[in-house]
Amino acid sequence: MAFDQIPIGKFSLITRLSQKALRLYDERGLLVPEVKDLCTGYRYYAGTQIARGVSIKTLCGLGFPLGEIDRLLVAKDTHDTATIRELFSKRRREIRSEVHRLQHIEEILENEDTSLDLMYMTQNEPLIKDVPSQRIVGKKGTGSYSETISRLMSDLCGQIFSCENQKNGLHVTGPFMTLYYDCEYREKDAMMECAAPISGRMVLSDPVMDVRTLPGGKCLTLIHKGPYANLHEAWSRIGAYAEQHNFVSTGLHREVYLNDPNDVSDEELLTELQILQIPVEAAAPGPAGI
Amino acid sequence: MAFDQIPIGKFSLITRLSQKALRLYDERGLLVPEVKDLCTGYRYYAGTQIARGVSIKTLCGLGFPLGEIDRLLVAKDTHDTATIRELFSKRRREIRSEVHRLQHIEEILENEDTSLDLMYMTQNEPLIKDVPSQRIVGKKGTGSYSETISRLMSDLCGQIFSCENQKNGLHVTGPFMTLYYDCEYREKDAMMECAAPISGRMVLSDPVMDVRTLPGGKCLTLIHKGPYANLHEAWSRIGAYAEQHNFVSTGLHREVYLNDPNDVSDEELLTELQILQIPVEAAAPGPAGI
DNA sequence: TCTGTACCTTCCCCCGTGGCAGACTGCGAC
DNA sequence: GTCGCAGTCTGCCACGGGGGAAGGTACAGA
Repeated sequence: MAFDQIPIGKFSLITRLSQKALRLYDERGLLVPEVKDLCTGYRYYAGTQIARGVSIKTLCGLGFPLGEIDRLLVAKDTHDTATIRELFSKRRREIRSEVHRLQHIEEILENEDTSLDLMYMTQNEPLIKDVPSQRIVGKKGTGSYSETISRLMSDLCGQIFSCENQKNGLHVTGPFMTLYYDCEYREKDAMMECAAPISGRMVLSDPVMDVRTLPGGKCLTLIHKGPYANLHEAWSRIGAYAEQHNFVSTGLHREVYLNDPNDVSDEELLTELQILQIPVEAAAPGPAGI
Repeated sequence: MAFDQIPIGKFSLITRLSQKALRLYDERGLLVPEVKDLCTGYRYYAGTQIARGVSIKTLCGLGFPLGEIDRLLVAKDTHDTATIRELFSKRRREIRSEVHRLQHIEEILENEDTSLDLMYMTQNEPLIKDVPSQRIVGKKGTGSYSETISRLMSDLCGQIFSCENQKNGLHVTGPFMTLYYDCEYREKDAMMECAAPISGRMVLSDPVMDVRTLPGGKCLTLIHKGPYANLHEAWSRIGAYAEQHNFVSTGLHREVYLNDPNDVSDEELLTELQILQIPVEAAAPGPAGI
């Protein structure tokens, strides 16, 4: 009795909701003042609206978005406990995943802020992304890794940068890469292909080389920073990640050399590792990365 | 060599930064493409910018805001490890406090989603806020709590709603409240005052009653939902909180009755508890509440 | 030359808060 | 009655870190 027609300032103090928020809730229909003076525009709340205001404040504090608060209050009024339970457990799941995410970050920071590695050694999280198909020129070969790659790359460059091809306006449109065709590691006799994405017409004098369109697709990727000699560490990291996340691989692996050993020091080399996923929709849910 | 002039789409795929983000970073000066075609507006990045892009992506993933990422990259280039350390530990502190906040929320949700109390029993966090000064009419009395309050409230209402005062346009402008003057709990002979904020001129026929302006100030507040009989639980909660947070109390306590026992059931009663803080600036830092 | 596509800018949206400006209203006090 | 202040109104911009759409231009492969 008696105590009604509460103006916004008093109502704000009682419910601890800011005036700004109250005006927003009015606009959104979440908490509409009982009376709105048409002449002055003043909002007047009823004493019975305090409880709703306090509930909104509480649920806000728990991190529910406005839309869900509305649903929760409706569910409360209709005693629809199923919806309430559902939204609560949804919120709990969100919070748990957020906590995990933050704790993961903290772990990284914890390890790194003593050695400051992070700033100098790019520590990248494996991530699933789409790789586009691209037109490439490639040359296959067999042998031990480093020797074969050196040989193939050299042949490839010779062909691409030949006078004839340069005259024809051939362009390299992306970083060089190596494609691996073996599922497991082989000390020797591994089969690989060095390739470069190109645009323009290419003249080939090497019968082992060919120009074709490399199909794209979803793949698990990781960027490694540092000498090529350390790439095996990155491969084992991405492999472990793939296993943990039930990533279904096609067995096709690629190394994409993002910068050039002639330009930067070994420590600054960037290499992207890619493991192609079997192109089936129902395979693995994509992890969000950090 | 050769692989430069990377358009935004390719650069986006390499660095895993969205095109949207890259355009934003260009605008903010965080990562400006080496070449921007003045005619077409096309952005072309250099191969050497990939490392910076990847660093930005990594730091973004760690939750640094763009401004700090800029500072971090500058610090990295100038080998200013002090700044890097500082920003890293700052970020760690932020993460820890955020994790605590979320875990606190999770605790609440965990307790409540089994009983669903939360939706029906307003569970409010103690909070420091400013209470404005207000003009009140009050009547003091001594005795045991509930009896004295009933008596004083009845007298107060009688006086306020007397014919004469109603004719004069006296209005109650806020909820009724009880002010406590004892520092500790007293079974009997406690001294208290029931009061109501009013506007307008008031005629008093009761010599013990008086109209005055009640000073405001910072105070620790908690909203209790439920029967008045359970108020002691809320008082002990707010008391424990005050102790934990080194809250310096003046010894003045108030109960503000936000709704009316005649309007709602006992279970729906809302009462705000207030403990006034000693008006010294350097007392306690205000807790943020949830 | 034609046809996708990649790329450009501009605008509005999210969510809740804060600030500012300019105009009006309510109320206590004289 | 009337002065002055505090309260309230509307409206606009800004924050962060983008997402999405619209409508238009440029580039690549055939």
